[in-house]
Amino acid sequence: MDWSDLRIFLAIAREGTLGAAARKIGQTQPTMGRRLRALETSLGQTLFQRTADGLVLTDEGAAVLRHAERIEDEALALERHVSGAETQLDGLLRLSSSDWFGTVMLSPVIAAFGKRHPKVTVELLTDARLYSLPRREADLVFRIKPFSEPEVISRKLLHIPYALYGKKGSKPPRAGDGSAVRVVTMNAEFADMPDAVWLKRALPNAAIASRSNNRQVQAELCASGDGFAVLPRPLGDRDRRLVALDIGTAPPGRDTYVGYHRDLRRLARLRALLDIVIERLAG
Amino acid sequence: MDWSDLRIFLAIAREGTLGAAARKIGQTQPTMGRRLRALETSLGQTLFQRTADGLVLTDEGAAVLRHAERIEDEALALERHVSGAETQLDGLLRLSSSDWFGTVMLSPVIAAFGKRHPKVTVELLTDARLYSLPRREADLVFRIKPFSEPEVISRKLLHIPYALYGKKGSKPPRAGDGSAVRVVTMNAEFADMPDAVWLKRALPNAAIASRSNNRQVQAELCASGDGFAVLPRPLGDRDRRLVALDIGTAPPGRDTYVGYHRDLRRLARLRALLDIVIERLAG
DNA sequence: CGCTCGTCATACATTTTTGTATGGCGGGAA
DNA sequence: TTCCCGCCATACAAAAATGTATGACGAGCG
Repeated sequence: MDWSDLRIFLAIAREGTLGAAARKIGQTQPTMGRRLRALETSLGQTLFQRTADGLVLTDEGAAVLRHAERIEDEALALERHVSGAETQLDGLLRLSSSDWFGTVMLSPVIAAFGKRHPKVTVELLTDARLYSLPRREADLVFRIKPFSEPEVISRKLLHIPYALYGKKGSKPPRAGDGSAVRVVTMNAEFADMPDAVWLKRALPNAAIASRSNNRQVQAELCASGDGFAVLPRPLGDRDRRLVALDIGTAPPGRDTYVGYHRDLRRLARLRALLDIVIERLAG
Repeated sequence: MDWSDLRIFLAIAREGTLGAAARKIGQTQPTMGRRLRALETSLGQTLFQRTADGLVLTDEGAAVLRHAERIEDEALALERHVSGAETQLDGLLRLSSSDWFGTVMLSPVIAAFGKRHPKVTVELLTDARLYSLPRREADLVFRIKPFSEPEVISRKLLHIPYALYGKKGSKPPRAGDGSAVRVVTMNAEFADMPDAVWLKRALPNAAIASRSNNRQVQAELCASGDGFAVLPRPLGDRDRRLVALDIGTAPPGRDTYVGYHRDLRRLARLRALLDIVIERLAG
């Protein structure tokens, strides 16, 4: 049984003639007759008696009509649900970003998004691993490494400036030396990051007081007097215990990219979040 | 939205790949992909994410799945109901026949049919008018006049013998005379019926005691001594108050035909009744 | 009775859908 | 690293579905 034939059956049952049903559906009278015949053959029953007054339902036809009407109700409910998804968003979005970016940059954005779309749950994952968009481990990924995968749609979101920070009240160290200076820097795995490289160059004699892969830890240690640290300005500037220091040369900034899998480009909630992200961070 | 696309969507959701769904349905992988795309375009939503592991439902896809499953349930219920119609018959059948034929010949058949198919209601109409099969005034018509309409499927059911009857104990009248004889015969409109013509020829001088279009009335009058009557043997022979008389010549019998509209040839309950009719009457 | 109109059925032309064949990609095993 | 297999996407050929045009039939009206 071809489910689509049921729709034509419904039109014929309601309109009473093949021609009227055809006009209603936007097809033609012979097609109505052929598909009704196909349905009758498939079900092994005569659904209408052909009379001079048009087609009159047999008892079997009347029973099929009741089922077909319920199918139609369900199909209409499906369509309403789908079209409703454009206005009343719900579901889950998984985001992935670095720790400080998630905390400092994304949290306010997520809060604003939640006020606008309370039924959408946002899950933000900030551990260091790269979440796989093709495997659907994340829906939206924020990172400094540009996306090169062909199935990922991405864009540069914003440029993050970095600065050297010290505990409030501290004096800038002498650029090019670093003797008797302690610093807090990236862990060994990320020792080649541009800001870590810049720090080693600017204060070659500095002692490494501590290392961390977590920018917020670095900021905390710096604020506690453990040593100077290069931090993203949005992170450093929000902490009253820290002060940005000018040693005559500034560390390089970093760009941040956002990407999502192209199969999700029509996912309404994803697009809605992205709009807010761009509005708040890229603007 | 093409309802039949939902069926393909269901197969893909359950099987997880286009190829497996195609094998399940008996179509091909490209067709699966195309029709899924058509459905997604129609609904304006992405229903699956294409991953290396096959197709994974999006949240929208999961919602559509729930609706599609309910549609499938209803479609299966429809099919069960229709196929059940082959074993558990119900509904209404309208029969049309002459009065005596309905009473004497059809009543026992209808009773037997009712024992076998208690959910079918049989309506037997025995007035004199010809019920129209094309207008669905009757589903099954029994009559002596053969059917000539092209849309009617008919067959000769049986040959009914007639006989001259008198009140029990009466003597046969002299053939060819009829003086001082009273007869009960057909009404004027049916005066040209073969048995009425025969009676007038066999007893040309007989006085017409009464006329009726109803064979049972004729039998009753005859049994009451009103006069001799030509009656179908099945009717006359069952009445103990009547006796068949032999006057050296016998009245002509009549054939009875049964017909139904060809659109109803697949109506299970009609075929079931017809089977019993043929078994009981034509055998 | 003849004519008109509306109905469904049917034959042929056109369009759409489906199948076949092929290629690209990713993952797993040797 | 290479090879094999399974997966989906795409182009072209074949099959199926649909539209156009026409005819037969029945009902209603003048």
